[in-house]
Amino acid sequence: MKELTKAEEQVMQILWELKKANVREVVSNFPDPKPAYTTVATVMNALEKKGFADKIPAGKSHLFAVKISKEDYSGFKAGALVKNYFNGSFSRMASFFAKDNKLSIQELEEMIKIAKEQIEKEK
Amino acid sequence: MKELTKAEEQVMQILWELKKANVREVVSNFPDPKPAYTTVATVMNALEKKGFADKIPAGKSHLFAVKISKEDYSGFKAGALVKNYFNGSFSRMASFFAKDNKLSIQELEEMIKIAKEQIEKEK
DNA sequence: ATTTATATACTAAAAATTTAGTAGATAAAT
DNA sequence: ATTTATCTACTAAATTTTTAGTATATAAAT
Repeated sequence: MKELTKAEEQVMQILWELKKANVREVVSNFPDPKPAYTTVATVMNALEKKGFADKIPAGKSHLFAVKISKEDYSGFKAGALVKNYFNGSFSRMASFFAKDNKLSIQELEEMIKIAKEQIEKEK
Repeated sequence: MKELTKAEEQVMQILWELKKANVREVVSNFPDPKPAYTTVATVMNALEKKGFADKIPAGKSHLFAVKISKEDYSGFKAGALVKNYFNGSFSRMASFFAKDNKLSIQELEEMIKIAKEQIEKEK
């Protein structure tokens, strides 16, 4: 899987929301100041080339449909982060977050539940 | 805190290891093919300008000393990842990792321990 | 003292990324 | 049918990032 540049990532965040969209729709979902239509079009064509979206002719324009899900890319990014910044250990990251009250009690309890369920499943 | 570019990040990973180093030492810690000395020097000067390292005259050269710790930058990066890819919820990321056996039993148990300790601490 | 090695500052070319314009095609409106 | 609006393909300028060369200074070695 390729990396997204910053501009591509911004567009993908919108496309992940919309699932399918043409250039105009993506532009209108940008916060102000919105980039030029052609700017977004260029980025979206790059996304197709990189395999992040399919470009489907639809009427007089094209629809771009998400091809690599946000979940897949999230996993890719999170994996790289853990590898490069937490010695490849997720629990090391967890402990980092736990410190300094970065996590609420609710989140911590949720984490315990998730971990327990997973251990059960793997038995 | 500023973002590191890819080249800057590579150098910082080495500098975080060495804590203090001159250009030559950083170059020699690069995997082959090693970049040119002057390339690394340029990046390291940029790191000083961005506040990631202090540049200290030492003998006939300079020592660059880590100024922003790997831990601080890790937190910055991890925070951004959670915000942009896991709806700002760490437990959502945890659950993501837990799925598909991305975590070992050992890591899961470690996570439970960390969470329990933290809950205790916050009481 | 002259040569050799090492380091830096400065500069700049090369590559990647970002942004958007122009020309031309197609459809919609009058 | 002509004007108007919309969309795309192609191109390219602007910016950022990456890479490294050249000139110069300083120290070490002979």
